[in-house]
Amino acid sequence: MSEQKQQDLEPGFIFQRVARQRLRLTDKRLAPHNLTSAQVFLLNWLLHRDGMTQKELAQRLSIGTVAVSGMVDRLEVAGLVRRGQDPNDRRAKKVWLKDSVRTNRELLSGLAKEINDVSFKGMSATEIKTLLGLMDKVHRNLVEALDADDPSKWVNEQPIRR
Amino acid sequence: MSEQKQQDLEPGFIFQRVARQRLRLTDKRLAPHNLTSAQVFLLNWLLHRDGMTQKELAQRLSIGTVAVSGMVDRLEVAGLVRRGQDPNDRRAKKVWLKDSVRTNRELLSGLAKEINDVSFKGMSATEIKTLLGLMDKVHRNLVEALDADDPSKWVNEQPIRR
DNA sequence: TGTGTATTGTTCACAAGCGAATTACATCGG
DNA sequence: CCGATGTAATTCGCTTGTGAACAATACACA
Repeated sequence: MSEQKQQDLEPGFIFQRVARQRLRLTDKRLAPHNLTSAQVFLLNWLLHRDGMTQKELAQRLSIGTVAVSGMVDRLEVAGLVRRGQDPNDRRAKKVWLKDSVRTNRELLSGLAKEINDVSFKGMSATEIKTLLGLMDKVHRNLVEALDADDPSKWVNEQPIRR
Repeated sequence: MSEQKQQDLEPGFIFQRVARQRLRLTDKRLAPHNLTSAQVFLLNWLLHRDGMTQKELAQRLSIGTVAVSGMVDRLEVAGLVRRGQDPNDRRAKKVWLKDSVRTNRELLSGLAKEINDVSFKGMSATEIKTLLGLMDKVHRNLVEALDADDPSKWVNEQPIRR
């Protein structure tokens, strides 16, 4: 029933579309576990290296510390994680996994693999490698553009909305 | 200062990263205009075809009708858009651009182009075409997987969180 | 015609992002 | 040691997205 032309008005919009679709599929798989995609991303990083500070987590997840703060709040309430003081820096807080998560390690990392398998279905290993390489290039381009923020260059028109 | 290894724990996470980075850059460019990325996506579609129903907009934007509802609310308050009845279907509402948007057509469509130029910097036309083609394949894979939702297949473990 | 089903838009409650402002602490220079 | 400056986390208020539940309308068919 979903045979629609969807002629691309804006080619770059495909990046948003794919990211959103992946989130939808992941969240659907996670619904029975009462978890969200973002939470699993965070937990997977902790499974890789436990006891990171929230700042470190934010860097790994490419989000701000504000978002991490709220997520750790909810994960703590859910009993999946606990906060601990950083002995070297009393401002910082380290985040530690609780056992309930570690015993389900395979479930969590397996889900990431499953979503990737679905995403890359019908693509050769070479194609996947090419895709990931090009995506990384795009990512580096965008990071560079954001770092070199030169407002005087791109505000060359009058604001459209007062 | 941003020389970090960021070794990829999960290759597919690059999709989220790129999408978010694009949003950040777009929002930064839009801040002086008091607009957001999502609003410009919607307005660009209306510039392409004015007077779509909210359902049609939702399909074009690959989001739910709920999200469109809220966005049109805010755009209406901002005076950028107006709602009108669909003469053929009294349930549906059509969304029409106001003149303030049409007179800034180039600004809006130009921004999309600028973000793409930044994203694809240093890449050949062939590479860009390859990337977009592979992204489209991934997108179709994910849409197919979501359409064919078979919960009995993927709930093969006990819920991790009660 | 009437009844059951499907669709459009809305509201609600929620998660997840963001920027700006704040608090508490660290660090660096004199 | 002190004061200025920088940084980690939090709170606030906002936008955007989701699913569930609902009202109004459309439609299909006995």
